[in-house]
Amino acid sequence: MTRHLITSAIPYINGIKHLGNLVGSQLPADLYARYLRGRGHEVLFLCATDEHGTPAELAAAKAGKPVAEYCAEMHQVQARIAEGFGLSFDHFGRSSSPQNRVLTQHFAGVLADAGLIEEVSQEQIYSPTDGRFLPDRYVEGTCPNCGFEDARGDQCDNCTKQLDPAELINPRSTISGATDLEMRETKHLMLRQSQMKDQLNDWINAKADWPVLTTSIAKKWLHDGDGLQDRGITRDLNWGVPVKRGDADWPGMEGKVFYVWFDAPIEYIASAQEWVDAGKGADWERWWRTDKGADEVRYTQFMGKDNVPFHTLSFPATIMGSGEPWKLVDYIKSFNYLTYDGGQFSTSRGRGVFMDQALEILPADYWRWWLLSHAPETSDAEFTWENFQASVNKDLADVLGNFVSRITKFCRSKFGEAVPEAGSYGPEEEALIADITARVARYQAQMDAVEVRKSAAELRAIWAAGNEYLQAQAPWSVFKSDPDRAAAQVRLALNLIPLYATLSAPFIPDAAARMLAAMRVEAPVWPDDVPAALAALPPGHAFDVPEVLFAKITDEEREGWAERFAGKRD
RNA sequence: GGCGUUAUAGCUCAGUUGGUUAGAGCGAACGACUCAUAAUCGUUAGGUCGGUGGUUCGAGUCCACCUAACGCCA
Repeated sequence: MTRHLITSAIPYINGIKHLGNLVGSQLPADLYARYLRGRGHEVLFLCATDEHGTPAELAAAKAGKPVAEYCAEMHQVQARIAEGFGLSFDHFGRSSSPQNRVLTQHFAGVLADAGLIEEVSQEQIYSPTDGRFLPDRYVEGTCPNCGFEDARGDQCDNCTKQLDPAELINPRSTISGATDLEMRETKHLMLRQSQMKDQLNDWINAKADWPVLTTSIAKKWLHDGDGLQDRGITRDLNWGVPVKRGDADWPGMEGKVFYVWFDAPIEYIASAQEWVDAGKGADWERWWRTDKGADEVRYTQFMGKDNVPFHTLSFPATIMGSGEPWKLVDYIKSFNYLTYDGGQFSTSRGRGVFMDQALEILPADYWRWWLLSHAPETSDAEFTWENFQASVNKDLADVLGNFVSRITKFCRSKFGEAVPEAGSYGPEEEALIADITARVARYQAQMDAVEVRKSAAELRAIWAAGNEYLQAQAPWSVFKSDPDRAAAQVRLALNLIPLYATLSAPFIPDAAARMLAAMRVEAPVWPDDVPAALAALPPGHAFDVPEVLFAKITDEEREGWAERFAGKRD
């Protein structure tokens, strides 16, 4: 038994995430966590909300609330939706937690002691009216490239050109509208990632088993141009972790906070502390300190491809550079993007399905199954309503749901609602048991390798094997001439249901629970021994015929949803 | 402009270190069955692997160039 630490990239606080965000990190992380728990491993599965930075301040301002209050509310919203999707976090923390504040300041201190933080002076826009320096997005003005009057400090929305705030013509503060802006010299901290380039390079090169998406992005950042660049880790904001050197003040850094990318991944560690402080765990160091037992932990991270540079380079630079015995990630599973009907999901245009809306129209299992069985592992994947309807109806309703339905109802009509006792197994039954045994081994191999789509395909094949068996043996025909033989066939088929439920639980936990409840199985065990698992329901074991597990999606529903979520035209 | 990823049957995707007749699911056609959510099971028909040119006894699988989509950077 290995101990497994699993983290999902932490979703940003400003608003509800769409299905693409979900399938890119939280959902596959949950799949893996549930699988490992199911197999009896000790798992710590952590996530959190990423709360600092300019977008949070802007979103709070738009909502007319103090940013701390806004974040607290949105954290609750995201936590509730995550629960709705069955995301089984051991703790869902907050990057604005006091634990993360202390830890972030600690890392900055030890990195500075190690000579890995550099103070640099730069000119930045200052607003005397607002009494503060203005980060990119707090400055708007006329685009020097196209003349668009409402260009943002970091990018022009009209011509999409990336901008420096100092380039804007007639710049103004988005806080107060003040135009008396001036350039002032200010100091910022840079993390000297370039000093660690060789160390990071060796580390990445040793990860031959990582997804090519992960390593190719890392190598690009390592080797492109002049190689890995130093990065600023401070910003002129109020909302964030105040810049300190450990618990000491940092001269010249008054009023500044750490840039969000620096404190966000540290929250992975802080979340474990929060987990303990919330009374849910006893010892976080055995998960994170290699001198306290974490050297026996296998740590797997899940994230979308946009987060790969931070997790392959910046955060490892923080960990390695500290010189302290923190646990480094062992495996990084990264995902491409999910597109919606040929385009991008768009929050502003209401295009695509967002997590709260998804749960309004269908149970979580439908989404979990489709998203995971179509996870964008090797390239971007596309969501279409036609594909969604076809996949869900076929896989969940016809193959799995109908299997449970047909065998429980047949048994009820011929033998009553209890596992029949008569008859014994023959070569056909042995063949099925052998087939299932082989398939379960393949399923486990794919899950162990975090091959999400392939795992789903193998699971589906296991479901189909039950239908193949029934079709070939036809107990409804056999029953007419040899009821005892039919009884044995039904007994085996009924025993497939708890096996299916246990294997399927990582993908479709709610349906799996209903299957187990119907079969009156209290404590499911992972089928490490398939023949034994297929004898778990003894003759005479009473069960209930369950309600329809998965209702089919109708054409009318599909069309209505397609229209509802198409988004507004520009 | 640079870099990266992708480009395989109508659709969604597999194809380990190059090696006999390129695989799966869906969809389609045909057949079987009738226990079941008009569900299931089987059979068959569909690709020469984006294009061109190389390396090799042999390439979807390596190299070069080109094209297209997406992304990152500039």
